[in-house]
Amino acid sequence: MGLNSPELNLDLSTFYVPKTISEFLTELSVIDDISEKSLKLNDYVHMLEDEMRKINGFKPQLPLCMLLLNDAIMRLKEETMHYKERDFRPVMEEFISLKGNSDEDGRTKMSSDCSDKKNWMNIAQLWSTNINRVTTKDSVLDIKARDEEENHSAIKNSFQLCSIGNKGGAFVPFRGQPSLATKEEKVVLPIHGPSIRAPVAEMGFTDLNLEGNAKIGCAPSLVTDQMMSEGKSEHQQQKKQRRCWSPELHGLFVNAIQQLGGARAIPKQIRELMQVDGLTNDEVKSHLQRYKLHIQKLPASSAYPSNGSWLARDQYGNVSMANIGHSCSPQAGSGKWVSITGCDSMEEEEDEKSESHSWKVQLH
DNA sequence: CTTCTAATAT
DNA sequence: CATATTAGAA
Repeated sequence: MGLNSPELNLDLSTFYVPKTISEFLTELSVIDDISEKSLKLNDYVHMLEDEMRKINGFKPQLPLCMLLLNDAIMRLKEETMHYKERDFRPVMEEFISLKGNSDEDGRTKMSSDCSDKKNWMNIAQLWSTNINRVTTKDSVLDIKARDEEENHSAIKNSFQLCSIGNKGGAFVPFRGQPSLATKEEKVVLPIHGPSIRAPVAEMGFTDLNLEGNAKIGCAPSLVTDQMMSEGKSEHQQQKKQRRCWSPELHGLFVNAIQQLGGARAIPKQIRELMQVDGLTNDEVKSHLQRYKLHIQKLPASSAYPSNGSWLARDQYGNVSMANIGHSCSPQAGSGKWVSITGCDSMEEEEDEKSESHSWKVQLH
């Protein structure tokens, strides 16, 4: 379903100064023209969604922000739907593409039951904004997309919103901690055959499970039986599946690095902080290596004092926030690494051209 | 063929 | 854990 295009539509100089939702609604209520109402609503929602995308990479640090934004968006969309109901549909029908039973029977009871669902779906779009590199070449991938009607309230330090994007977590952690395997982890483990190591299944999209553990990985290439039964014996598949460092994953990584005080962070700590399950120390280590190489390669224009510490060796937590703010300014320097999800320049992730983009957002 | 990146070896 | 080397893909 078409993710609403950012702002190529209705950019007619309606340039909002940020208002609170209440103010906005009040203001909206004095407008007579339905289509104008819708227009403004639409615009506002877009702004919110845009905002959401910006902080998308920082979910772990800003769970409440996500929550608030979500809430606002939901609310406004409901509002929009109300207009839509009691009126011929305005200009924008591309806007909300509710699937299914919206037009027919949902009319009256929409606000209660149905809208919830739709809202959830809208959110789901936002959360998994991208990278569905469905590299399911041979993927068997029997995932059961169990949509959770029960929204568990936050467990641990989690942000339960993240569970929404759940497209089914068929992910076999390399050395999954048993404690993590909740009821949701419905994984088909094709352990036929003698001695093959645990098949590595990874997914092509970000998936955050209920614990708030981000499960971010790569294409699902379930090792099927043909692998061993056919000519090639049990050697050969020794090499591990390549971990794909998606922008989200990298975002988490960078965040962790920052919270740990920069490049000298220890891989183990990074991994723990990222809370990505299935991620191994080695992978983090390797990635860190590349990271270090890159940051020393590009001096980052030394916008900051002394040894080009593109990272304020600051206290925990606030670093990322500060960098978010900064990352949106076109200026170079420290923002380079953080801006992978940050800047307004990035509309939404393209399909596939984003392989290495995050490392050199600018320059070149 | 070169470069880039993740895996693996030291 | 850090660094070096190797393997694979673009």
